[in-house]
Amino acid sequence: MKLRGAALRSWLQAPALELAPQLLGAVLTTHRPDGRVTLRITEVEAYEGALDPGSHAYRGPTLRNGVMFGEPGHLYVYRHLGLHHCANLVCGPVGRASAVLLRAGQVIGGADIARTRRTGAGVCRTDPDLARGPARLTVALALAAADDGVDVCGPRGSVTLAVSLGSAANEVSSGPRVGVSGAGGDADAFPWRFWSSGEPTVSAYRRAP
DNA sequence: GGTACGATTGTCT
DNA sequence: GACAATCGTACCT
Repeated sequence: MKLRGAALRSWLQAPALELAPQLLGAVLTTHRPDGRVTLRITEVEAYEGALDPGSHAYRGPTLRNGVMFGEPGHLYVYRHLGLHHCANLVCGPVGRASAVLLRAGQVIGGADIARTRRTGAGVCRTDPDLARGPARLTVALALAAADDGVDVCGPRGSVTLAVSLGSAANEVSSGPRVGVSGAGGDADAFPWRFWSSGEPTVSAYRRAP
């Protein structure tokens, strides 16, 4: 059973923690002037809004995180350290600010285009590395600040998501989230990172400083 | 109006 | 394994 459009948005009303493992294997496509890139999601993290000390939404709505408090099915894209971008899929009911961070994926379409987008950046240009890590994923898909709030459930949007229920991932592993510090510094208390077991595209674990 | 800091990555030792 | 890059946001005065 494949979910897209309105059916997908309805499905995304569930909390992030529940949806995160089911999003493994989902297919995300971006349409850009330089071409179309498609990837299969292999690693995610759940963030539970106001209930979650590690979430950007923990302290309530602000100018930056406003999208997370809105309708599910939109992307929350933010800039990190002035250098990189990270992308989240907003889920849960409106106002809950529940979201799933897209940490890694396997490029299954337009790999040559994704590779081109990485020219000049780093030494890792083998295919599994194209979208290994949240910032690399946004580079491969050409997601940037302008995509903050974009709707992935639209019929003809520039970014589209398709979830195949049941055929997601063969085996799902879970563990503490990467780099989450602050009040939620105890990462082990929130083992809300999920990845497809055995995937070479999953990012390396780094504990928060 | 000023300052501290971050859901990361690439490079250097 | 350690650290610099780099800028918008959040929080304080």
